[in-house]
Amino acid sequence: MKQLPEATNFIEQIINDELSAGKFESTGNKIAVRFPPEPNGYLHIGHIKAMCINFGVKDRYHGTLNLRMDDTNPAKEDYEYVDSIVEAIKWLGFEYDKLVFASDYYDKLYEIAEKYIMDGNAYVCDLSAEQITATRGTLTEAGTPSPYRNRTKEENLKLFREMKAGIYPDGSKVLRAKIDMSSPNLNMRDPVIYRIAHVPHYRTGDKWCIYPMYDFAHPLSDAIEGITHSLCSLEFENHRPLYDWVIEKAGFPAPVPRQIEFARLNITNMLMSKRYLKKLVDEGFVRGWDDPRMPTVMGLKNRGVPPEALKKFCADVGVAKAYSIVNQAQLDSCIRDNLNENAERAMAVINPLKLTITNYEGEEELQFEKNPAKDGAGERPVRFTGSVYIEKDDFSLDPPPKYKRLQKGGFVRLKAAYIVRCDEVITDENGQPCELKCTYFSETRSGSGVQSEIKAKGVIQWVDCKYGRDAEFRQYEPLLTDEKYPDQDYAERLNMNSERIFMGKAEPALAECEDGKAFQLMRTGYYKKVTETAPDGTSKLILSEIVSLKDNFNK
RNA sequence: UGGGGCGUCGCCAAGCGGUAAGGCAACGGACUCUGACUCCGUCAUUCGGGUGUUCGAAUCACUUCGCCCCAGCCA
Repeated sequence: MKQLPEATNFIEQIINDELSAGKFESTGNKIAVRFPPEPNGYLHIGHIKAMCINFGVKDRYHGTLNLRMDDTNPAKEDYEYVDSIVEAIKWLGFEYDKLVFASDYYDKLYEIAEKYIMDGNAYVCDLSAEQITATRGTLTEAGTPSPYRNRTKEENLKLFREMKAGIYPDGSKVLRAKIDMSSPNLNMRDPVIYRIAHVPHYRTGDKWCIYPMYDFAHPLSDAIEGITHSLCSLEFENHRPLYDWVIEKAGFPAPVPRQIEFARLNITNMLMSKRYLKKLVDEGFVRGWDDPRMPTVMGLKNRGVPPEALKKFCADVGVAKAYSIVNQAQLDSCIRDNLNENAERAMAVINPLKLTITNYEGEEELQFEKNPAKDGAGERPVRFTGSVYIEKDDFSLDPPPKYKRLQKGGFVRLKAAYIVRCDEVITDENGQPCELKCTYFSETRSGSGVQSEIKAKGVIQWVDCKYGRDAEFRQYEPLLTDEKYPDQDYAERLNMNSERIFMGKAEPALAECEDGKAFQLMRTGYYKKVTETAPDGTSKLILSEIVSLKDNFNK
C-alpha cells in the first residue's frame, strides 16, 4: 500500500483510517467522490467550500469526482442552471471526471423501487400529504402506521406500475419505504420515496410522471456510481440512517458509499441562501445572479475576485463540524493578498479636486512603477502637465493631528512626480475648496536621486488634467448583513444604496488596458476595469470595486 | 419533551493521555515615493461548567449548562 497523504481535515483523516484498514482493497483503493448541486439556482460561495472539500479529496487520493446534477424535482430545475453551474466550476478551475445527472438513473431507480416492493420494503400509500404529516407522529410520539402499509406485494406492484403509467393524479398516491413508524428519527418513519408529478422534466420531458425523492435517489446514485464518500452538509446528519438503509435494501455489494457531514460556510455580511438570493434577483434589487454584489460564483467573478483567492479562503477556513460564521475580513484578506501580488497599481481620483502648479510650464513624461510587490513588473510612462486632479480627501482645510497629506502651506508628494507646496486655496460659495494653487520643486522629481531639503510626509495620487479620462466608479455595500433579519429590515436594507456611483478621473493607462483587469488604485482599493459601450457607440470607462484597501488613516 | 450533532483566544481552526499549532482581527514597533505592502514583537497557565480516573487530561468517564438540526409528496 502506498503512503497515505497527510490529512488536512477530519474527512481525510477518516478516509486515511479506512484506507489503512483495507476497506477499499477490493476496489483497488480507489476513492470516488461527487459534487451534487441541484440545478435550480446558481452556485454561490458556500458551494465553493463544498467543492474545495470534494475536489480536495479527489486530488489528494488521485481519485475521481463526478459532477452530478441532482435533478429529481422537475418543477424547479432547468438547463439555465446546469449551464451556469458548469461555467462556474470551469471558471474556478476545478476539473471533474464526468458530468452525470440523477435523471440518467430514473430507469434504474424505478427498477430498484420495484425490487423494494417485491422484497416487502416499500408500499403504495393512498394517504394525502396532510394525512401523512398527521400520522407521522411528533418528536416525542411515535407515528401511526398507514392503513395501506400491509398491502400485498402484488397489489403494491400493480399500483406502482399504474402510478408510473399516469392513471393517478398528483398527490393521490406515493411510494413509501416500509421502515419504522415509531423510530425516534422522523426520517425513518416510512418516508416517501416516489411521488406523482405530472410535470415535464427539463431532460426527460414527459417520459415520467413519478419522480424519486432525494432520500431515495441520492444514496442510490452514489452507489450506482461507485462513490466511496458522499460528503454533504450537517443538516443531512439525520438522514444518514436512511441513506444507509436505502443502499442496503437495494443490495449493493461492499464497499458501499459512506456519508460524511461537515458544517456549511457562513460569512458575516453575506447572504448565503438561495431563497434570498433569488428574491434579490426576482425583485430587481440586483441586475441578475451574476451581479457583482452577489455572493454567487459568477457574481464574484464579475466583481473581479480571483478564483485562487476563493480557494485560499476555503483552505484557511478549514473543515469541521462546528457551526460557524467566518468574518468577512478573512475573505477580504485573501482577496487583497492575491491582488497585492497580481494587480498593477494605477492612479485615479474618485472625488476630483483641481491642483494647479503655478511655477510649472510645459509637460513631461514620468515613470510609474507597475507593481512594487512583484519583482520585474517594471514601469510605465505617465504624462504630467502641472495641472492635476487629486482626491478631495487628500487635502484638508482643518487637518487632524498626524495628518500626512496636503494642507494649506504644507508639502506633499505627487506620486511618481514632484513634491508640491500648497500656497493658496480657492473655495466655492460654500467655503469648500475647489482649487489649490501650488508650487513644485523641480529637484524633487521622482527617481532623480537628488537629496533635497524639501521633505513631504505623505504621498498622494493624481490624474493629469489634460491627459486624464472621465471614469465611473462603482463601490459596493453589503446587500444584507444577516439573512435572519426580519423581512421588514431586510427590505429597508435592500433599499439603501448597495451600489454607489461616482464620476471621477482616471489616468489614460486604465482606459487603454484590457477589460476585466484588476488594479490597485493607490490608497483606495482594488478595482476591476471594464468598458461599457452605449448603443450610440460611445464608451465609458468603469472601475468597479473588488475590495477596499486596508486603511489605518485614523490611527 | 424523543433523536441526531456541536461547544478550544474577538472570528475561523489544529490537537486524538505527556503538559495549547496556524490564519484572520487587534495592539506595539521598524520600513516605505501607497497611512497599503513587507518586517519584527505582543495576544488562551487554559480548552462551556463541575466531578472523577491517572504520575499526568482539551484529550478518558460521569454529570451539568448552552447552541444547532429533524415532524416537505424540496434538496
